[in-house]
Amino acid sequence: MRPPRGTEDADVRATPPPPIIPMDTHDRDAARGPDERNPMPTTDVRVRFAPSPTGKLHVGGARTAIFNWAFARANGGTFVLRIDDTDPTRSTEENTQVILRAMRWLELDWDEGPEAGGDFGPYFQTQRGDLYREAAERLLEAGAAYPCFCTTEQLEADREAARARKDPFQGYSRRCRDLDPAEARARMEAGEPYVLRIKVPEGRGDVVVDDAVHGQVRFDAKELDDFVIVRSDGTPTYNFATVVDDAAMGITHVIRGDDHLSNTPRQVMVYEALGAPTPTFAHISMILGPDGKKLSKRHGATSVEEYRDAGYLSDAFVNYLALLGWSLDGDTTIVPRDVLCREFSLERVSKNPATFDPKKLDWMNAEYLAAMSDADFVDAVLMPGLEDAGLDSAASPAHDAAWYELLASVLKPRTKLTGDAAPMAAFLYAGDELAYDEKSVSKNLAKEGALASLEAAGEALAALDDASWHADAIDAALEAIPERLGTNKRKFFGAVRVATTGNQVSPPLGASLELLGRDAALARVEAAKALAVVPEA
RNA sequence: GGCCCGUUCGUCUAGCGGUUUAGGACAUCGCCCUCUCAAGGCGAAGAUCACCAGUUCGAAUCUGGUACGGGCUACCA
Repeated sequence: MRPPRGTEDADVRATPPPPIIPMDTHDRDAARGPDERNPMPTTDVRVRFAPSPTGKLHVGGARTAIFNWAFARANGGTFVLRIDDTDPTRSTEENTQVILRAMRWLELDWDEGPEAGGDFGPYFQTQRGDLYREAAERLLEAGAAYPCFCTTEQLEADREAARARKDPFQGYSRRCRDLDPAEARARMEAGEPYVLRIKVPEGRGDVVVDDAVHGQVRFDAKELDDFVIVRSDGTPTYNFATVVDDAAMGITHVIRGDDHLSNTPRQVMVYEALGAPTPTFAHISMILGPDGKKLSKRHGATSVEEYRDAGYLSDAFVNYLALLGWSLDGDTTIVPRDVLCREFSLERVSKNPATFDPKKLDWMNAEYLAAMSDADFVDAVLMPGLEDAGLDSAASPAHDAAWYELLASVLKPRTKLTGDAAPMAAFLYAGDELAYDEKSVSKNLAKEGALASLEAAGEALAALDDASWHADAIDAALEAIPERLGTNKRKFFGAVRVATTGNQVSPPLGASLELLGRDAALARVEAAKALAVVPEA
């Protein structure tokens, strides 16, 4: 039997002590009507993505963000973006901006957070110091936390000793746990340095984490040591700050990386000490590189913006990442955002780590490109590419809309990355300065019979007037020539292709010539005759 | 060391005790289409379901162990 998932099982939690942090800041327990997915009355879903601005937004983080976002959307919930910038040495404002930009590119709109505001702010941990201090103070007063005066050296020695006697428990020795409160208070006031540690309740028994993807995961509370919640400089540690924030923000589902699963029982201790209900957890596996190791810089592009710049579509990227560890049904691979937002569920998240496969991303991108309308392709892919190449300008386009759409229809099936499109159209913008590819010339023009091919092609094309200058007519006019010349299509069309496009690889000839225009096409055929010289043997 | 997690085609996955000769997708290979390059169509190959025990009439699916990989065990997040 599969353990129940995604439910708020009360029986796996200890009865919470009276609240220490007032939880009346929001209406968490407002009764909602039962929904189809879960017949039990549930609170409104609130999830959060909480990146640390210590670097760019990476592929793994993006996937975590996508899962949170999709889960919120699928459940009519709220998606909160919080910046966990507690590490002042590694967090930067610039990284925050980069992350926000990446989130916007991914179109993962957040309901609360930086720039969006919300009732549970501020959404930067550095601005929530008072909350942590207040929570720590309450825990201290309630006896759920205690000051520890042990020095680093002492702790080091304790650990060493535990190792030496092969003690399976190598956590904190709890030396300061039972200090006389008055004495402790006196030492604190005397200015002796101390940290605050959580007091894991005696006889707590198993901590059962009800994980929506792993099922129930059991931890023996005896394995948990009284970990530090406030450092000697007064700043909160991660396991404390996140819980204070998640509790205060009313987060109902914590969807995050697998690496936090082992930390979860510690965090549960904090929830319980705080008197806050524990959320449902969902620990998703990490993303691996092709070598089976955790995806990192040495595997190439890892930041979201690198993918944007490499020519991937946001929609395709999100679709691909969504499928890394989640599936709609096992058969469907193209899952557009709206379907993802409707169908995403934690039940279908897989437990095992996934290897990032750039090839499949490429395929996915091509699929999304192919699905675009010609007009959209022009606006989103082709024209930006032409502008970047300095060939054209959206403000004063060189051609009419129909021309661009014809070009788009021809280029679309040939582009995998957005940047592929414009270079394929460059020959249309070369005018008299067409650059011929050397190898193409030697293989197709500097050949026996090439000159005759060009002459025949030139004549046939000249016979078409402007009104009938269309791909179909052009193809029809050239179709029979090779046979008449006693040559084959490959050689004939190869010569014409290189003459007009400069390369032996090009979009289909008829369309290429239509796009080039009658005058330019004829001029190029004429000019290329000079290249149709058979080299001396 | 201790605790926790994971293990189905090369890759992402479907699978929730009999419907499975383990399905789909990417990649690979072949054929077709074809004036190049793509796209497209059709098809092939590819997984003794990590291993070993057990439960069961029956296990990829349940249980236990082993191996391998990963995480946590910090005054990092």
